[in-house]
Amino acid sequence: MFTITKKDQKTKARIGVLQTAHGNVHTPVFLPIGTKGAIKSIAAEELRFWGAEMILANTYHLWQRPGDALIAKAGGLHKFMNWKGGIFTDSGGFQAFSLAKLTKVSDQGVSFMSEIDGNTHFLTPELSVQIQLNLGSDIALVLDEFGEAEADKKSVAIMVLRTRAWAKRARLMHEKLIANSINPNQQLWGIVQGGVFRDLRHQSAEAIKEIGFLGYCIGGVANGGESEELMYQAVKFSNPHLEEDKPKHLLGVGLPEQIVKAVSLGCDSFDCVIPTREGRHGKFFVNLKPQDGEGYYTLNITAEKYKEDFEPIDNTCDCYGCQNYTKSYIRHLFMSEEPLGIRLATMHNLKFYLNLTQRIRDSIETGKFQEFSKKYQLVL
RNA sequence: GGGCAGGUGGUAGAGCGGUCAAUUACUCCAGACUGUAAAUCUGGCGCCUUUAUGGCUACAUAGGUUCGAAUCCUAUCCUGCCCA
Repeated sequence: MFTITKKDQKTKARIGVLQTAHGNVHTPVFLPIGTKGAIKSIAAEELRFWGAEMILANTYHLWQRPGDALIAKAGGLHKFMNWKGGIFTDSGGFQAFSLAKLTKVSDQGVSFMSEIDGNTHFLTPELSVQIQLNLGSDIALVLDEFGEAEADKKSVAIMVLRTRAWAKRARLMHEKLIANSINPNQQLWGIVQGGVFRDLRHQSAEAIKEIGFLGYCIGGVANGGESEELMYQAVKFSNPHLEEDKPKHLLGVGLPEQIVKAVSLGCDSFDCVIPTREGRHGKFFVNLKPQDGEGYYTLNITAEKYKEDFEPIDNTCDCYGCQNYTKSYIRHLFMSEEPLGIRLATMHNLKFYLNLTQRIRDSIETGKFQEFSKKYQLVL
């Protein structure tokens, strides 16, 4: 199900193939986010065309609307949205945190007070599994819980215990229902929590490993506020306690240089809203020219200095926007709120991320990853 | 020619004696965004400076009243409507 095809000699980086019922996924890989069953502003076929192999969708949102029963009726999320690649579904655990004002967590599960209709909905580890089976995703996650980056140790410890208990319950439910589901090849992955605390990460990783999953996520590292170093620490505290040959996904990460660094620490897959959300907000990621070093910079297309800049965002980029339009024109699209601007930015940034993971894979293949990772940086 | 209503910062449009460098919206400028309640949010937007319960210049123009005027008075210019 996951085959490591090459390990880097100097770091924990590796390249591998994750086999799913919807094609092979080459790792390290970046998963564009399609929370509600759509990558905002672009079609599934377009994304596939640009080379994405797996996307992430959200259990909570799809459960709320249009409902997992309807998606099951449609033949599963792949068919529903016409996405031919892999689908990774978040369990709804992130919403327990990000919608904290609207949620109440107990050992039994999470109750959500919907801001749309005011109703209260109760999500349990078992229900999350059922929903994800109805969605027919290729990789499903156990419901987990985490809190603020600054959360005190005591409360993090409680969340670690709860996440473990929920993982166990999710695992049992998944075993029970998988055979008769839309996607009998769906994998259920566990999640390591534990905040920034070495012993709690250790404890959580051991507990999740003991329950046994085909892959693991490192969670609770990208909720804003924490320092980058603490994020890497969380990975370093977790990964050594998990089987080396199983895939590891770093949830919610991140910036390009963070992904490069996390790969060197043994992470295989990533998902993040940054390329799509920031694209919608007018920020473009641009690779440095080879003569300027290894790395990238960002530009805000609405900046006045691009008003009369008739060059592409990046004339070495093979994305649709860079092939066809100038900064001046794209700035105009943003200034006049033409949806095309958002589409071009989303495509460009996703292509940037896909190209980045391609470069990471290539450099591991050719034994040059460490050199690459040491140089790779954001240039301001 | 006569009557009436108006002229406020990039725009629209509040304010109608002090708390006004002037509500608000838009435009514009800058920034943020990490398992997407996010095509969103925040800040700035007269000039200067030692960035401050600081200085200066400003609400059509010119005078005047007043301790004090975007706000009141007079004249002038301009705009719209109505009557000749």
